[in-house]
Amino acid sequence: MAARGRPRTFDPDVALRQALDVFWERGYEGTSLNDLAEAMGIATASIYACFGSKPELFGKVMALYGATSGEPPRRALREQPTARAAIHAMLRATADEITRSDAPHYCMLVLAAPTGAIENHEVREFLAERRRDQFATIKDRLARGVTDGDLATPPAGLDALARYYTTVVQGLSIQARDGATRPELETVITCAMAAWDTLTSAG
Amino acid sequence: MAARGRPRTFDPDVALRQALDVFWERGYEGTSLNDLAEAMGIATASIYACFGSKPELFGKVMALYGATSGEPPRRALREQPTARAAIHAMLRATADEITRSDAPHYCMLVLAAPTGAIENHEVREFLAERRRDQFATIKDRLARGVTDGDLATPPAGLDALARYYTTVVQGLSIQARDGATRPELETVITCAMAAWDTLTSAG
DNA sequence: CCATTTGTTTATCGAACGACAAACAAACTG
DNA sequence: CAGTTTGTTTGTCGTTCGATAAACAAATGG
Repeated sequence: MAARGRPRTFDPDVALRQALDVFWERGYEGTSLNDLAEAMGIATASIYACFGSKPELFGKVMALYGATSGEPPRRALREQPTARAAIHAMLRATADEITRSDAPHYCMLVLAAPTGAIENHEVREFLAERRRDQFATIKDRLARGVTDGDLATPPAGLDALARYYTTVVQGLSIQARDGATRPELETVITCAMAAWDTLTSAG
Repeated sequence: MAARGRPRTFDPDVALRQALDVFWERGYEGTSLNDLAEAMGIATASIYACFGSKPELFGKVMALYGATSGEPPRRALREQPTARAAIHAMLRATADEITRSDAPHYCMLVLAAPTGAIENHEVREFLAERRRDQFATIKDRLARGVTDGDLATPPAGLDALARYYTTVVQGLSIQARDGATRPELETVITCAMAAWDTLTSAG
């Protein structure tokens, strides 16, 4: 039951991964179709045939990114038994991901396109929406802690606590981008977690 | 003692300010010389004559940015009587600046060029170096607190504390960029300051 | 084998990019 | 005034941008 016409000479999964690496290193606007074609080992026309336009390709790349690099922090939130352990493990998993020696030292979701030309507004908003999802996921995990009984409703509000740890997690990307090492990020995480007890006990 | 040749028809200070507004909104790579010429009301050749190449112009723009938008947070660090008050006031001054209704909702130093094409590597490193200066300034202020006697040497280390608050201040830009309001940033700051007492008392 | 279907290569499109040279304009000095 | 100096405008340089059309290649079904 092979396909009808001429079969592909490249593996779309492999090519997408190669496109991811380029977008990750250079950001959305900093990556040209020539850059992509070279890294993927195919012509730009084949990119259009298989993945669509540049923003469409980027959307598929981000889906792959979320499913791979995004998974460890998400799993930490999901699998840790308490809200506190979940937040702590999420921060550490993020620090691990953004200091890997085989990838750029930052989160692509945060730094691939925070600003840029007017014509790429949609791409920026696409990423912004995913970052707001990130905040919502953290907030949901805190709410689960309240339900589970391991977290008293914080005086500052769940929203405040969630936004605070979202801010830290996103700030870590700037730090790593600028050369902070994994141990240095660990000290930041330790400081950020020092606020936990104060924030989650009645004031 | 007027200048010798034909006098300028535009005010370089005004033009630089207009260039700043464009770079701020669209980032370094997202801004073309056509965009700049239009906003500055002069031809691209006049830009080259008065300000040099695109990266040179951007350097002058960032100097202006540092002297204007960068000043309130720096002044907060300088003028507040204690290290704690200084950090708190710096965070608030930053939040004020990045939620002004007459400017983009983020710090240009953080988001104008975190990633991009290989040929603009120097511009990115220029900004990264200034962000490392930001960290150093915060650390120096904490050290002054120790000297002044209002801050005991923190168990986690001055470096850790300084990097932590730098991470928060930089993370705030992502939050504001994605739509967080001034009151929402205030809740983040409150959470971040909640760590202070724990971090600065003997553990 | 032939017609069809699909993928790849090659060439190219119009527009925009950063950068500048040459021509023109307006002030000065003597 | 003439001559010099400096600023601005106009035009254009070679390159690259994202995006396709047309030509060529390799598999299928009948």
